[in-house]
Amino acid sequence: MKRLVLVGLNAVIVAVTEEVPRILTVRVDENHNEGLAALPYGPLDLNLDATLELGLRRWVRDQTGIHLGYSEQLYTFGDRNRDPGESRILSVAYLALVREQPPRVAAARWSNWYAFLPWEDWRKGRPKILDGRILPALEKWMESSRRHRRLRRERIEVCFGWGGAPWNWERALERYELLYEARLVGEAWRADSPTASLVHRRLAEPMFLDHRRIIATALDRLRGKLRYRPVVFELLPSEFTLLQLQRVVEALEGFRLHKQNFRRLVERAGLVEGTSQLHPHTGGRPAELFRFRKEVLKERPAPGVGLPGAS
Amino acid sequence: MKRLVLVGLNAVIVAVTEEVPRILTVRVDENHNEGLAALPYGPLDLNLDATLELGLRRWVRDQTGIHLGYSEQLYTFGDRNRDPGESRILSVAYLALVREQPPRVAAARWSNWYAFLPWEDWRKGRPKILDGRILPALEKWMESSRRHRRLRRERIEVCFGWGGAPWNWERALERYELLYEARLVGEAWRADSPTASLVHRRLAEPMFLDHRRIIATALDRLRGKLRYRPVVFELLPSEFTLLQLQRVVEALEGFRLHKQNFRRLVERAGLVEGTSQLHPHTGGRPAELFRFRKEVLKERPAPGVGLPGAS
DNA sequence: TCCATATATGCTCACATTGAGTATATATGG
DNA sequence: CCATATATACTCAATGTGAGCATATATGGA
Repeated sequence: MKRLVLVGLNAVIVAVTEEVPRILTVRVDENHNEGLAALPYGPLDLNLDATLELGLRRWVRDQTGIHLGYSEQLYTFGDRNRDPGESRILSVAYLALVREQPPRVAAARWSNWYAFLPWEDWRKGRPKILDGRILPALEKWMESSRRHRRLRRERIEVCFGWGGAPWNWERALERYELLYEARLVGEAWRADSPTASLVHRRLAEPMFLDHRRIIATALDRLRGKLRYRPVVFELLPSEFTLLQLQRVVEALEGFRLHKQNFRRLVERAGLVEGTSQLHPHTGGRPAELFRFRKEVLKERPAPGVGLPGAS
Repeated sequence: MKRLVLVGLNAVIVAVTEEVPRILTVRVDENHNEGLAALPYGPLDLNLDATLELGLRRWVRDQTGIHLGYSEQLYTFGDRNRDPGESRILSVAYLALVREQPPRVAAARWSNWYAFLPWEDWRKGRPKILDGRILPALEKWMESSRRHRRLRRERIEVCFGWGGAPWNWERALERYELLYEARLVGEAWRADSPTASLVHRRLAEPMFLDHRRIIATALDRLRGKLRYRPVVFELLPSEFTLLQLQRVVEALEGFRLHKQNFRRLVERAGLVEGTSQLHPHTGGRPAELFRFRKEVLKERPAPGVGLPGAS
C-alpha cells in the first residue's frame, strides 16, 4: 500500500543583520547548474533520528556548526517535476530562526532573502522591478491566451495589486507561483532545457531545483507568524532597543512601520519590558534597552507584533 | 545522502452536519487494535500522481467516492515511534473540507470530531471531563516529579487554563500533546504494551497509531484558519442563513458566539451577500438566505470570519 | 383571537484599538 | 550653539468590539 521514496530534509535558516533578512545558502556547482544557490539539505537518518526535527538539527549542526533554536516544519514538497533528473524526491522543509552567527563552513553563506524575491521588499518604496519588468511581462502573458485571459487578469490583480487593487502582503507564495506559471522565473524553463534556464534569469536570482519556491513559502509563513506569535525575538539579542526590534520586523515584512504606533503596540501587548539601561548607540538621544517578556506566553493568547500598519 | 522510507498520505476530511463537526474515519481491526478508528490513508503512486495533492484526491475518490473540494497540506509526521511495529513510515497529512455527503463505502463513516477530543467542545459550557478527570490527573502528574514540577505546572496553566489562567482556544494541539506526555491518552501506552493501551482508554476515544495527534493538529489549524481566510463556506451549501453559518463556525471553534455581533462582522467584512429569498425554516421569523461573496478574495487581504468573541 | 415563544434583524452605547500626527527630550558633529 | 539625529510622550479622529435592548415575524396552542 505504500511506496518507497527518497526523503530529504531542507532547512530555511533565517537571520536578520544590518536590516537585511538573510537565509543560509550553499552553492551547487554540478552539471549545468553553474553556481546556483541552494538550501542546505540533509538526509533523514532512520537510525539516529527519532523525529524529523531532531534529524534536521543534527545535520545542520554537523554541516554548518549552527545550533538551531526555534524551528518549525514548513511544508513537504513532492511534485514529480521538482527534480528534472533521476528519481522522485520528497523533501520536508523546515523554517528556523537564529541570531546571526557566521557559518563554520566555507561552503555556506548568508544570502539576502530579497536577492531571490526582490519584488517583496517595499521598504524603500514600490520596487522598480514591478513596473519596469514584472507587470509588463505579466500583462503580455495575460494577453497571450484568449481562454484564460479573464482568470489571469484576476490573479494578477490579486497577487500584484494590478489595476488599482491593493498589494496583499500575505501572498508572497502566490506571487512566486504566478511568476512561475507565467515562466518569468528561470526555474520554470528547466524542464524544457536545463541550459536555457540559466539564460533565463529573468527576474532576480534563481535557485537550485524548487528551492526558490521553498523560500517563498517560508517568507509567506514567517510574515504571517510574526503577527500572532512572538517569534521575532529569536532573531534578536537578549537586549535590544525598540527601533532594532522594529527594523527586524520591517525587514521580514518588507515594509516600513509607523514608529510611535509600533512602540505603543509592543509595550501595551506586554511583549517587552524595559531594562532601565541605555544603549551605547550612534546619532541621537540614547534609547532604552528592552528585553522579551517571556511571561506573555502564559498570558493572553500569545500575541505577535501585530503590525500597526505602514507609514 | 538520502534514505528509503515508506511514504503514505493521510486525509482529515471534515464536514459539519447538525452542528456536529465530523471527520471521515475507517475501522481498523487488525492485531490488537480491536475496532479502532483511523484516518483514511493511501499510497503515493509515483507513476500516477504528479503532485502529492493530486495523489490524495485520486485515492480518496477511489476509496470513498468523495470528490475533494478545498484541501491543504497539514503536516508531515515521521516520528520513529509513530508505528510500534515494522519499519519507519512517513505520513503526509492533508486537511480537506467538504459539504456533507455519505461515503460510498461501508467501511467509512463520519465520526464526531469531539468524540476523540471532548475537552475541546465548550459550546454547552465548560466540559465536565475537565474538572472531573483531566485536571485532577494532570495535577497528580505534575506532583509526581520533583524536578519538572514547576515546568509542568506552567504548561498545565497555559494549555488548560488551570489556576485562573484563561482558556487558550488556539492550543488544541498543545493540549493533546500534553495529555500524551502525561500518559492520559490510551495511545501513550501502546509502546509499552499494545494490549494494555486498549484498557487505558482513559479519556475519550483513542485512535489508530498517532491519528489522534493528526486530528488535533487539524483542529488547531482549522480553528486558526477560519479567522483569516474565508474557508467556512466550503462546508456550507451555496445558500445559507446567517445562523447556519454561525453554527458551523461555532461547531469548529468549540464555543458560542454573540449573534448580533457575528452578523455585523460577516456583513461588514463583505463576506456574504443577501439573496432576497427567505428560508423555509422552523420556529420563528423566517431568515434571509445569503451566499458567499467570492469577490472578497480579490478585495481586502482575504478575511475570515474573525470571531467577534464568545457569549 | 391572542399569547407564549421561537428566531431574525436593527440599533445604541461605552470602551478599546488604530492611523496619523504634533511636541518635546537628549544625544552627536561641526 | 546650531543643525540634525533618534527617542519618547501625548493628542485626536475614525474605526472596531463587546454587550445588550428593542422590534419584527413566524409557529403552536389555550
